[in-house]
Amino acid sequence: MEHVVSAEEKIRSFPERCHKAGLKVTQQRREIYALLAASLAHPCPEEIYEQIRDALPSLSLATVYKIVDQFHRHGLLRKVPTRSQVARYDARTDEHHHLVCTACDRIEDVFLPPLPPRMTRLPSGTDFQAQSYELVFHGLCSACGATAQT
Amino acid sequence: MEHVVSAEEKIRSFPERCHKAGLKVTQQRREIYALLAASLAHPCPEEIYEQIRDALPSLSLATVYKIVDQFHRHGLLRKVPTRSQVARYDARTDEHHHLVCTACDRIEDVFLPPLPPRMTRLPSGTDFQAQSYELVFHGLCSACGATAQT
DNA sequence: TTAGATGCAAATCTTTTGCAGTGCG
DNA sequence: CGCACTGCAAAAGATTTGCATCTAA
Repeated sequence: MEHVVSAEEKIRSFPERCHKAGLKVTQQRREIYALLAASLAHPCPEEIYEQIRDALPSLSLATVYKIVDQFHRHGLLRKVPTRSQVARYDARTDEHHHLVCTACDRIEDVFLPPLPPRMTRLPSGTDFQAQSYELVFHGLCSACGATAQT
Repeated sequence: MEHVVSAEEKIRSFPERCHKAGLKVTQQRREIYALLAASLAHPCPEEIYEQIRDALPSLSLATVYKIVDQFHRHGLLRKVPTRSQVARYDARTDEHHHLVCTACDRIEDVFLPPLPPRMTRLPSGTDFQAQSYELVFHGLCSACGATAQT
């Protein structure tokens, strides 16, 4: 797990991390990574596509899918587990957790003290090699919670 | 959160819980619920459909989608957060967590001691009303772990 | 009796694939 | 220069919708 790193630092070290992963550094990849590193919104491929079209009109949605999938497989992005059909990506790869709004599908990061090992050590007899874990909270974000009041 | 309840008991009390939720008890619903209550596999709608066709050949896949969605909205089923596009359902609604295999998408239940409140109380300043939480572990199930060895 | 449930087919949404042309290293 | 990458269009996969018909309560 990486240490906390600023968005700027992640963008700066991006080419180097691509090289290590055996990936070429293209403008599409730079734009997509920079967008995700600067975002708190955990965008889906469609949203990434929409937001980069201005800067890169030739971009295709299929390319966005291919790139985020590669980034995810090489550990540059996390894919957030959700109950919805659409994929959501996060450039933060340090240990943190997610709040998922059941009303609007907004996703927020949440940072909690490290879980004690007794919480994340699987019971003996569990035949599963865990590589990572995260807490997923479901509930209402501030906007949807406020709406529900009325 | 419900107490631990056997599959048989859940199936027995199913009609009563449907009534409370304002849902009619149909054969389709009984079959789908019974399958899920007896399963450890967290099946997707397509799998539910395939496994019930024998007993109920007239069943349609669209009906499976409608029923599991209703069950989920009325709290009879949990929908497991995953990174994949397909929906996965679980009739266990008591507090437990999930192991998701990154190789074959198998999902297993895991029961851990209750998380200490300091782990699940969101940091002050977090403007989000959490209604539930669960731990999601990603890694390799026993079958895929064994394959990876070779 | 009747509101709600089902089944079917078509529509929609999300993601993947194949391939010809392009560009990074 | 070569192999990986991109864009496009078409295909595939997952889910939803509209509507006529049926059925539990």
